[in-house]
Amino acid sequence: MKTAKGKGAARPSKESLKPVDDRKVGKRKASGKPEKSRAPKKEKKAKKDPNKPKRPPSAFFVFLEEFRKTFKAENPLVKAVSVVGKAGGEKWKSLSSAKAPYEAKAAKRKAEYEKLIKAYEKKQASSADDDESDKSKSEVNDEDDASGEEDHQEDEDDEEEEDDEDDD
DNA sequence: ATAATGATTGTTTTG
DNA sequence: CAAAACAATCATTAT
Repeated sequence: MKTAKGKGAARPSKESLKPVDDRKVGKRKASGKPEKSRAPKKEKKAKKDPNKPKRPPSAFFVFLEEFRKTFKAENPLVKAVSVVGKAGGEKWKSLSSAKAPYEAKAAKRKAEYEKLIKAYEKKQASSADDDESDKSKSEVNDEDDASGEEDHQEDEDDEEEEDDEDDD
């Protein structure tokens, strides 16, 4: 039944009700050689750089780190990561405003990441090229013009924001 | 034995 | 702007 106005595969029914709810997007490669057989496609030239800072953990991850510890503390027999993940996700949803400290920490992590990224890119700028087959070109050591990067380690332990307790 | 997977949500990243 | 990928974890599984 392909009517003349049929467009072959056009089925506009409810695009709003299921945007992209595929949790099966898990794509995480361990450090080393990811391309084995499940190579999605190296569309990006993200070459493996040992100096490349990984993405900063979101508040959820920060919370998860602690949650996993607690979860395993009460469930030492749990082995599946999916269990802790699901449990953490559920609990996370439970947290409506208690994630303030996590967000704060995540924000800090991100700040550091930006700094790391800056430094990383700087090194990349050294050899602004796609491929570096030979790195025997003496590592460029230019730490002369620091953009004001000195020790900035403060103990911000008294940064509590517990004013939002009952949001809704 | 090495590497990917599975599951969570949030942020970073790229298109 | 939006969609995709990836961030940690860790036992289990696949090649």
